[in-house]
Amino acid sequence: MPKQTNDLCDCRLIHRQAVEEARESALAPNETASLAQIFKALADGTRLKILWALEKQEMCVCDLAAMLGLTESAVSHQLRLLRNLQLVSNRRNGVVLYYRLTDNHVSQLINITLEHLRD
Amino acid sequence: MPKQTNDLCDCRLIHRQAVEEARESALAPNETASLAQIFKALADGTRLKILWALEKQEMCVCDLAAMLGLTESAVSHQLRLLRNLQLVSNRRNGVVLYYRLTDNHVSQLINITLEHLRD
DNA sequence: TGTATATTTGAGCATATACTCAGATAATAA
DNA sequence: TTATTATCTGAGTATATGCTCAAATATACA
Repeated sequence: MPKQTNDLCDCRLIHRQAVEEARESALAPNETASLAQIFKALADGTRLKILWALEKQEMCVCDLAAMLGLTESAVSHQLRLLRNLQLVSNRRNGVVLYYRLTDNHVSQLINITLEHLRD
Repeated sequence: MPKQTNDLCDCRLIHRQAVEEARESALAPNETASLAQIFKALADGTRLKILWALEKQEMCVCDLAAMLGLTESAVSHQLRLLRNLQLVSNRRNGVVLYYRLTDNHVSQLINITLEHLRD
């Protein structure tokens, strides 16, 4: 988390108007934080692999662990993070929890980024 | 970066077919890494504020620093990161460098995520 | 040339985070 | 109930990263 100094700064100011306009249309602090949280969730190889797999079909924790070659504990930690941000949801069938993507926003984000990489 | 164990794992395997399908359609390792890099770039409040401001108008380093209340050094470090991923570009006018978004992918990513947050 | 300004860069530090390990829950079956 | 299986959780550790500070570039102008 970046440190915030006070509102008035002692920096050089070349284009005062541009700065004021940027400040007026700036994101609200809580919006910035929420956005960063979502992107942080996508900013990890393991979680990306999980999300990409769940886009195709629902899967349980131990299958994801087998697919990734990681412990179920590691996968469970990551799923909790994704669940807290409502990026994935689950349904229980006996002792088994099946995870799926909550909506298609994640797919959109990944696909747009793949597009960006192919320029 | 997650540690990779060998391909065959000793995990329980409830749905062998699901695991095999997921492995077949998995992202290539370099794709996963590149995707994570881009999302990592968006996973920080300071960089999000910079990108959001540049979506509206091009700005120079010291204006961005003034807007954010950060040192020009801090902003420059972040701009280098964004530049390396081709998320921002710049043009020089004398000693002043004006930064802008390279394309509209970033705007799309932010807007889709804002949509997700408003559910 | 020499000076000034805008930006960049490298090193160092403090915080965040992805994993492992050990143990705790939750649902099922004997 | 007790045992078993699937999943979750908390703590600890090693690595990654965002900032500051000091110093280096790069362009413009006298």
